[in-house]
Amino acid sequence: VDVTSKSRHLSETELAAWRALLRAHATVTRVLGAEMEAECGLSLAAYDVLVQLAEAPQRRLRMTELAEGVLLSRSGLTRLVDRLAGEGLLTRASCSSDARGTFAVLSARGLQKLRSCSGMHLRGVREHATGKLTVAEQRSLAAILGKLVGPEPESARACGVAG
Amino acid sequence: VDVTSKSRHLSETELAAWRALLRAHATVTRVLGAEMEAECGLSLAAYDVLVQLAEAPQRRLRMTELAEGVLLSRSGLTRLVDRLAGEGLLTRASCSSDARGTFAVLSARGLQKLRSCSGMHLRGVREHATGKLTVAEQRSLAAILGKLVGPEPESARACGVAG
DNA sequence: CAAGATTGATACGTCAATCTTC
DNA sequence: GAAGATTGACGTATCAATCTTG
Repeated sequence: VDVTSKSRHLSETELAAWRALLRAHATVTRVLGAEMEAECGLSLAAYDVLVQLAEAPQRRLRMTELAEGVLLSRSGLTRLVDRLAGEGLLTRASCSSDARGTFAVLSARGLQKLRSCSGMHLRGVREHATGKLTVAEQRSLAAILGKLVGPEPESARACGVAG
Repeated sequence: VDVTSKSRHLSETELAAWRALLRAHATVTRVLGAEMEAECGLSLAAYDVLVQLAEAPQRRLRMTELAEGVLLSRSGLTRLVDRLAGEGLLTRASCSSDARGTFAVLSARGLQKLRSCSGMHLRGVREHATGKLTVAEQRSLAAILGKLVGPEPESARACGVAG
């Protein structure tokens, strides 16, 4: 039987941590996602797109940057942006200094939507996640999970836009 | 401006914890899933099904129990089990004491497959997740995330089976 | 009628291939 | 030829509806 710690199996501790990550994510994400969908008509990913755009200078972001921000593949984001544009929550705009580039731009309607949903989102995140933790635990959690993903990439250039 | 801490926005700490959860899960799950798929021909969910069956008494589990264990909806599991049965990695069996019930039963081939993949999985989890953390951090992580999901449900009855 | 399981319709995300611009 | 973005084909997860048994 196993006498070494680097053996053929995950240790109890490793297993617990790994499973906890999968389970916590699935659980929280599912209830919160369902609530947002029901009460806002917005998926978590869609809400995230709106938030990131609202936080960005000019309320616009290049597709690739946005994709990284919302943890989606490029094609995945293309499709999500299609849907959101269809609902009038954002617009596409081309980049004057690099004709290959495309911006997603938050629309007035998108900003309204975001405002009308942020309360719900705030409440949901607190109710299902951060509210169950002390501030110290929140810090630990962020720090530990941060070690799994490497450093955050710095946001970059903005590309000349008229305004 | 915000003078209260329970205000209209998530605090920096809350936001960091929440985003870290989303980002860490997406990142780790994606690389590990891709590796497993490429080197084993098994998705993370499929691997999980095999593991849970292998750990279960009689190497069999009711569909509903299994669904909970692998964090899938019932219909999602039905479909995954269809695929795995198609590859001969498991079998379905009916429950003698409750004709509504169905078991998923790990096959010999499934057990072999599991054995040939567990090394890869072990390495992957360590390389992308637990190996980046100290044992103390692993414990903290499991404890903190555990607070988000409530207590684990106890596994239940086994239903009389011939053998 | 409730629980266990499955199926149909559908939505979403990904890879690989493609198109355009650098 | 590489980067930015999109499209086609495909796999897979989900909800609601259904079927069967308790």
